Amino acid sequence: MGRSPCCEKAHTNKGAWTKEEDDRLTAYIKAHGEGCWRSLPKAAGLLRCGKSCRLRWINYLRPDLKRGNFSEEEDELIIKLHSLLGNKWSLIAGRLPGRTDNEIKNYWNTHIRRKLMSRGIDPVTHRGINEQQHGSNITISFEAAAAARDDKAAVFRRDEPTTTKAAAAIAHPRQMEWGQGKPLKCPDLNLDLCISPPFQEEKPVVKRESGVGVCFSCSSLGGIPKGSDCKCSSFLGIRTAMLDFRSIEMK
DNA sequence: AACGCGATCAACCGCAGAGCG
DNA sequence: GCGCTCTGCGGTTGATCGCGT
Repeated sequence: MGRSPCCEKAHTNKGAWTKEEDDRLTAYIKAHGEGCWRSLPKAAGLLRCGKSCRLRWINYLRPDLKRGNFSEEEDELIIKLHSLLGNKWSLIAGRLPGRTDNEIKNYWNTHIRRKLMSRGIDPVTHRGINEQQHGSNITISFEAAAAARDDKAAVFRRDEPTTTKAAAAIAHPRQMEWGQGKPLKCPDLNLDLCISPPFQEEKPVVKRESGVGVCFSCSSLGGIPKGSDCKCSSFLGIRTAMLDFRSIEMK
C-alpha cells in the first residue's frame, strides 16, 4: 500500500500560479512566517497543497532571491561544488546566496552540462571524456582546510559514511558549529571526501596526503605542492583551480 | 503566417529522513 | 523500538517561448 497523499488532490489547483495566489501566499507568510506547510494552504485560503506552496515560496516568491543570469563566478563555483558534491543541489545552493536548488539544477542541466560537454569534459565525473577508462579514484583531503578555519576540530572519520557531513560542512561551514555558539568539537572526524568515477570496478582509493593538491583537469595524482598550480594550468578550462578547499570557501 | 523543434524553467511526483507520540 | 506525519530533496514533466524554415 502506498502512503496517503499529502493533500486532498480533488480540491487543489495544479499548474501555474496566478497573481492572486502569489499575493495570498506572500501576505500569509509575511504575517505568520514560514512553516507548517500542510495547514498553510487552508489558513491562507489557497486551493493548493502544502508542498506546492512551499515550492512556490522558496523558488519564486522569497524576497531574498537573486533573479537573473548567473555570473561567471557563479558558474565557476557551481562547477567546483558539483565536482565535490555531485547532484546535491540544495547544498550547492547553500553556497550561492539568492539562488535556489531548483534554479541551479535547471541551470546545470541547460547550460553548464552542455558547456562542459563541448569542452570534452564529462559533467558527471568532471574528467576528460577520453580519460574515462583510465580514471582512478581521488580523495580530497579537507583536513588542512578545517585547520585553516577556526573550527580546527571539524574533522570527520574516514571510516564512517561522512560524505554528507563533509558536504554539509562545505555548504554551510558555520552550521557545523551546533550548540548555541559553542564550536563543535569532533576530534575524531575526518573531512576526507572521496570522488570516484561511476560505473567502475572498485579500486583501492588513492589517499592523498593533506596539503597536496589534485588537478581535476589532468588528473595529476603525483602530488602537487599546496598553493602551486599544476603544469596543465586549467581546471575545466578555468585557471586557478587547484582544488584547494580554501578556493571554495566564500565570504 | 504557420509550423516544427529545441531550449528554458516552473511545477509536480515520489522517496527518504527527521521528528514526535 | 515502532509507526505515523511532515518536510525537504532530487529527478522528471510539461507549458511556454524563441528561432529557423
